[in-house]
Amino acid sequence: MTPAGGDGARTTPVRRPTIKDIARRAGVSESAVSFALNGRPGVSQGTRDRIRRMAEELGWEPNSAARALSGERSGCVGLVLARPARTLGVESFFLQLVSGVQEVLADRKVALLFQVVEDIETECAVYRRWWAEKRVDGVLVVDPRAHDPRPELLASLDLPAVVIGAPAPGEDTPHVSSVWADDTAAMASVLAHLHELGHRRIVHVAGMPGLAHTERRIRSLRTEAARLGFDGSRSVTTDYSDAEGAEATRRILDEPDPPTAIVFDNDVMAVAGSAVAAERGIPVPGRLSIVAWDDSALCRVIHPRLTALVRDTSGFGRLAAQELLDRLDGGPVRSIQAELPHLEPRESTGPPATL
Amino acid sequence: MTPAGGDGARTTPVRRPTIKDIARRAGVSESAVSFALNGRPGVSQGTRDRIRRMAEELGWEPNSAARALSGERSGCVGLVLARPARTLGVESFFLQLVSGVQEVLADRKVALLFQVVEDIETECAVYRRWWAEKRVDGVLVVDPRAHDPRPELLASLDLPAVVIGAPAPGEDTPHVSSVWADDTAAMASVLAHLHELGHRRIVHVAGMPGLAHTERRIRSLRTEAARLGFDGSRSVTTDYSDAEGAEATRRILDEPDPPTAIVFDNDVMAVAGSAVAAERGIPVPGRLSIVAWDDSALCRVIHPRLTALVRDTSGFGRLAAQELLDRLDGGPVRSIQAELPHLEPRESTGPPATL
DNA sequence: GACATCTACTAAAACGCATTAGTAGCCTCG
DNA sequence: CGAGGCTACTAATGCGTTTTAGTAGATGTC
Repeated sequence: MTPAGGDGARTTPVRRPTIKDIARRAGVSESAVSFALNGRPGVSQGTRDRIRRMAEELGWEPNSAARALSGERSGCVGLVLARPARTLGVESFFLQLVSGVQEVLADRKVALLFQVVEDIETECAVYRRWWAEKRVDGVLVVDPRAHDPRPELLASLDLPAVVIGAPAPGEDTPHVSSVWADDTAAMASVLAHLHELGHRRIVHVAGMPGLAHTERRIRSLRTEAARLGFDGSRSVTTDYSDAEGAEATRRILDEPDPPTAIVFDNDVMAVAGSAVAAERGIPVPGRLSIVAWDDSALCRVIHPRLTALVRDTSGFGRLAAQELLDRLDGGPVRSIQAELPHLEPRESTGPPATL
Repeated sequence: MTPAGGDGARTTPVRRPTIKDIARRAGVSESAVSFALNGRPGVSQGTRDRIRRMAEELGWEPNSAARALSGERSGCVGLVLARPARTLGVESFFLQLVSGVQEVLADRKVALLFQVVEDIETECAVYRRWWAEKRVDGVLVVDPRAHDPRPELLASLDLPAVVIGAPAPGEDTPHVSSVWADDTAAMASVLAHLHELGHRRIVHVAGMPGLAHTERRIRSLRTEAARLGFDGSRSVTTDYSDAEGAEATRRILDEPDPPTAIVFDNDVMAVAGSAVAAERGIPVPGRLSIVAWDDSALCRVIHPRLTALVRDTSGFGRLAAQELLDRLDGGPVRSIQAELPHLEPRESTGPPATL
């Protein structure tokens, strides 16, 4: 089964079969093989089958370098994650996303080039290098920002891209597709849930300022809160880390007239926040209700279990990957809306204490 | 600064500068350029400098496909993560590891091909495909198992590999390097800590059976517990998920003579376990001490904060990446020991309740 | 001053594939 | 029966790089 029988390390290195080998064995020219294997016209069904069989038999796979050099495609797409090391790996979001992405890519034998860097400038440098080296055919962009240099850069490099989590593209970014979820509606459903329980004073512990969805959620909170008649609702921004989540929670609870509910922009901060409540002896949800934006094992594992906004993250990844492949096949730039996240009420939300 | 001025999407697509362009501009042959740019002899210092300057000026980067086709190297290494979707993204381990890996790779302009798959068979298939497509120069292997087919496969494919978290290579795997931490000593330090506090009955909630480090930890527990005079210590295996961690904890606490301390093999299960304790009203550490193997934000964020075995995961990644690069440069197969993890006592461990 | 030895280069081939431009052989049609 | 048009192929070229072989010209040697 293995190409090298037995001990392959010391014996002659295994040679990969090439199109030439197939051609020789099938008694045809190399071009015929190429045609046959790529479904191009120019070979009869009979020889096509024969060639296919030979290729199968030899375990042939196209040499990615040769194909990339000859054709236009490298068969790779890229994903770079710009996060300071400190805030890395605390969220389950990325691996889920990536796993969805891969499901789609693997089917088409497209590989994923992955890189984590410290900041967005380095991220841009990576794009430039990938472009110059002709390493990738397109990229997936995460953590879109309010004023984001990346779409423009990628457009100028002519590198197809799909922004994940971006709003519908404005007239400034007509070159990149996007896949996004309706944060406004999601925020509305969160607030409706809290309003229904009787809450009127809430605070939103948001993620990084500058990120597009942070700003959208903050805006949504404001308008929606106004509509429902909440008073004094507001957002504070953090870096998504447990540390800042806890710190924000402490400050909020120290205020003279603390809120009866807090909405956290990710699971990690929500957990950190509920730990702060526990350490102060504030009962959840008796005196404080907590909502996590984004579910994860975390939210279901701590006590009390956290009410969370659940979204199908790997589905999100699948959608984005599919759209990128479509773009690579010459499809139009699109803006795709993912399924609306739904609120899953658990034990951390309840009616506020009556004063 | 950007290769295409202004709106690059509709104008002529940007052409990447090639060696030929540099050659023309510098008035030399293409080979001279290649020599100059790769530090090979055969060009005078003067022209070498001139060529380098031109390349810089044009923003030239070697076309990865051409280089891969011509030379032997693709400039990529691979990492595949075989995890059932269910247990994905709950640990912070991987992103940390990958971030360390990249630090080293990026310096050498080596890209990382990343893939997540469902099981180890698919993982092997990925290796075969990567090999056949000549996509990667080497791979990093994670989650080594007791009877692992991968080292042999990779050796037979002549694909340099570094196993991360493996024991010192036995005589059966003389072809792959490995980077590992001393689990035995780590387990000893955990048990010493608990013993000192007065614990005599402990249970170890381990990870997946079949994983090399799971088996090693289980063995270490047994021998070390025997040495220290623990009675009835044992290990149970899980799939690393929060669900199984919680379930195992429940079963353990339901026993007639429950342990006074539990050691969990990852952070997620430890958190799940402490939630179970909380839901049953069992005080931690008053009635039950908890230790997490592997630290993360999680452990510091919940209440009480969990005593954890801290290791420098990204350092681990750096070590592994460096070793892989050394292998690619023709270095010998080595077995590298990483820094010993250290126990960080926090609030979740204390003296057991006196009966 | 003929010959070997450097140095600094150039020409050409190779890597594995896709693709374009042929080219036989056969069929059709007027 | 010869022009035109198919079908099923082959030959040749190019992609951008590395590498091997080769070649002028300068320098040294006896």
